[in-house]
Amino acid sequence: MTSGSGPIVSLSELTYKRGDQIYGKDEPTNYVCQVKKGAVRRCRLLSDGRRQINSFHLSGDIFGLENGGVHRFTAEAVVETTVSLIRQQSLEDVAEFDAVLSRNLLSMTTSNLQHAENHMLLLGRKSSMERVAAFLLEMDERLAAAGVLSLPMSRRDIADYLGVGLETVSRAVSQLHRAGVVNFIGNNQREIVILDRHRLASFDQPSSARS
Amino acid sequence: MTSGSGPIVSLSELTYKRGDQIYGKDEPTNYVCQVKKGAVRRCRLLSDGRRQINSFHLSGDIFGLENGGVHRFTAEAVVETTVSLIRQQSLEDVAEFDAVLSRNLLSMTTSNLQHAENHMLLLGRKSSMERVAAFLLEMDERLAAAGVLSLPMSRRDIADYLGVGLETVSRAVSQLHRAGVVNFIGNNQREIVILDRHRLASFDQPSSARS
DNA sequence: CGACATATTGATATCCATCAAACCGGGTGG
DNA sequence: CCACCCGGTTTGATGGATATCAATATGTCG
Repeated sequence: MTSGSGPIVSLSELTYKRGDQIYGKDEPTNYVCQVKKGAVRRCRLLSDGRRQINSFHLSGDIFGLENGGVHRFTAEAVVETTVSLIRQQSLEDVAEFDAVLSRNLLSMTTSNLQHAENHMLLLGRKSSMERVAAFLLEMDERLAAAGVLSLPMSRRDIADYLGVGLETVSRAVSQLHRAGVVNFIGNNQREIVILDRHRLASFDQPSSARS
Repeated sequence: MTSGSGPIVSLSELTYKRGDQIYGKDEPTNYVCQVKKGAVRRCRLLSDGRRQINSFHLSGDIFGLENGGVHRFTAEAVVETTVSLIRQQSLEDVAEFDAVLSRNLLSMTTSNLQHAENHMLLLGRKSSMERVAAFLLEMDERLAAAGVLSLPMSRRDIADYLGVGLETVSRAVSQLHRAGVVNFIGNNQREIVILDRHRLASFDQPSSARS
């Protein structure tokens, strides 16, 4: 996060264990967070246990910027995670006079909106296989390191992000594995190698010829 | 839309017939639009005909503000609709020096984001009945005039907004009608009276006691 | 009045959720 | 070191919510 006069210093760093809540729904939005290490999920829970994960935030991502004074989602650490905090008030103070920061805040919110709107198409209209393929491609883009996709989140997290059951995610990944599109490192189901990115993309596509 | 120095004048007004495209996906974002009369849908189409409507925009709403130079969705008139246009460039020029306008742009984008994130929960996790009940309540809030809910959009539009089939929408509304929760004005299925708002809300709720 | 779009209602098919069981790796403690 | 457990994952079997197909109303417009 930068302003017209250089980067803004962060207030402090905190580390959370996997599963820990970073902030809760309806808590006041005093801080904006940046992920230093690990991964964060922003989610909402229905009283009967249904859960929707709106977004994952990985190393470098900023999250927790919301207007209206209270968080509309819960944020939790997916794995051991450290985040740095920035006072929201101080951001707003600076933005008042700093057009560069102001534009940065807007473009950050806009890109969150873009992501959300893409996800709405996925949730509203895509088949379970298309959802899983799209997910793997998204994560590949965001955290591909040396060709290995090292997913921090569980099948259940993925399922709640994609709006399907966790068994459905498992079956889709297995099917991609059997089709020779992805592979696992050792027997760790969270370490995935994408063997054929192009063919994977074809699974997130209306069923014309699917090789 | 207001800035620090009063309202911003619009460039011009245009009227579209029902079904007309206002702008297309991937067109350059030269203009931001405000609905004067009628209703607009912003949607995306998959090659096999599946469609997702991300948002409806009613009288007074502003839409079409997107970063990145191109529209990521198609905007179409749901019914006969007139919109007024504002040059996006002129907005950005003013925002550079006008903190009030700048904050307005941000809060507009934020409220779009809020809507999108609420909709993600609906699309990812809610039953068809919950979706329809939520839809009626949303529209009731946004265009309730004298207790009558006068929907401008077809069942198909509603279905593509809620991520279900149009017959499913029809069945849910019928069920609410039979349950005495809503009623129709004459025989027009788009003129709806909500007889019991509280009971309707209970249909958008995990199945505890549903009266 | 007939032609067409839109909506409802019914019958059937299908995808996916759910229930259930087996599997697997990792940690713990005897 | 091995037995055991435990959370996460896979795989299989079944049911159910909703998509899809089809037929019938109902409304609209020329």
